Amino acid sequence: MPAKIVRAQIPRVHSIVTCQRGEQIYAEGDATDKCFQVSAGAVRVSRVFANGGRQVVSFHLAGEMFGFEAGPQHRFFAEAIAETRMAVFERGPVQQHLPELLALAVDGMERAQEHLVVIGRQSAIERVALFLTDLSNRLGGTRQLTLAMSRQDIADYLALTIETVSRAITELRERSVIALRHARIVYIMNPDALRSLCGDAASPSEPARTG
Amino acid sequence: MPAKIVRAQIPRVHSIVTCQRGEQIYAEGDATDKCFQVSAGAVRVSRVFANGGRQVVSFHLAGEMFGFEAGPQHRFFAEAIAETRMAVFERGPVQQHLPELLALAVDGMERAQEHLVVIGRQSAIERVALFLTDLSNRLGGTRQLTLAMSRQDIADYLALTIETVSRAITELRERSVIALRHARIVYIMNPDALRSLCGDAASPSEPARTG
DNA sequence: CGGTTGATTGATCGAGATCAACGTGCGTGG
DNA sequence: CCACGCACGTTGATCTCGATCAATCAACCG
Repeated sequence: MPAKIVRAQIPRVHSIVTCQRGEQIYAEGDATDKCFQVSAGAVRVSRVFANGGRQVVSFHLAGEMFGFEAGPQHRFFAEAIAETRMAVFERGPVQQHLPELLALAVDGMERAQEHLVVIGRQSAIERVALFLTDLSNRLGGTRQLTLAMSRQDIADYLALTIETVSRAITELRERSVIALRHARIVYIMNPDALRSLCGDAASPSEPARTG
Repeated sequence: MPAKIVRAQIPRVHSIVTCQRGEQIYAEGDATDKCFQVSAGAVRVSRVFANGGRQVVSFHLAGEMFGFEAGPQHRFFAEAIAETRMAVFERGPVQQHLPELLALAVDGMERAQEHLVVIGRQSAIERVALFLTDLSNRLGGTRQLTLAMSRQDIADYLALTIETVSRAITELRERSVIALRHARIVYIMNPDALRSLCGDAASPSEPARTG
């Protein structure tokens, strides 16, 4: 699971926008003329299928950038999953900052590759354990996680169903690895146990950040 | 499934090397001081697990580059899956070519994301159909494919077992979508049928290349 | 309060994994 | 040139994890 997150410092912010929970930021096919940096809230990047299924490719939390793509059109949907404030960068000026963009793209590649390995080879409980571990790392190593996303979002990210995610969380709770104050507020009681449940693919903890 | 492949033109080749089938090019943990461009043969990039399992992240065919990563150490293994000739680039001089590197990284990100969606949401036969379609596109749209990789490699790439891959291929053969001259030589009899079996996620055909 | 949305729990089903033979080339040495 | 051996691939039988179908429960809000 990815742990490092690029937080590039790119000047010349075009504007700051606020999105409501559920609001679309861009759609598949939209022009890739901007990219974004979350300042508060959380964003979901996903593909939606004809049959209503969805694969979430990434979540983006405060400080993280998204929306940068190679082609002229977006290949995914981006939506706010909570009330979200973002800085918007015009693509043109941003092109001047090649080193930052490169770091961003490489980071995106690595995160997608790690995600791929998890989806391809880990069991349901390993995916959920890894998800919580990753989220904890991204939130600065905190043991109390406030999940911005619903169970459905988590399921779509981990390529599971909502029921399977729920059962995995229940099992973690029964094993006293985590505790729930609320369905969306997770307390990691035993970080070592959680990490050992991640199977291989476990990123040791890595609080390092770029940017 | 990814279709576009960056074939960057980066001068200053350090050297040309030849690897035998099965030979390791780099290992997880090795320094990321070089990157490579295949001139003939094929390369497999994968992660190996403690339990012997493997997830193939990508295959690289003639013209394609690989081995570029952000951190100081490789996160995957790269091996030749056939006798392979490659150009080797030193990382230092390559850093001068930011636009090419950016294209490379973005392409890698997009390929990994598409792969992720396939692994996460497609059925076994859809994955295999997509794999063959993608390979055909990468080989220039030819209908006769010579597979450089074994069934095990394909299975590890698609996050399936060798048996499931074999059954999917048999089904495609029974439906007269493909024909096999040899286990490694596939003839696509009905490209439209093959594409329609790819489910969503089907890249229309896209013979476009960068570089 | 009841209504609504999101999460959990339970019962059953099924695609693909696993376990186990069986084929088929293909290279090597007699 | 053929027999043997081995690696790779296919096919079959069974099992299992997670999907699906179906209630039930918990928060939140009018």
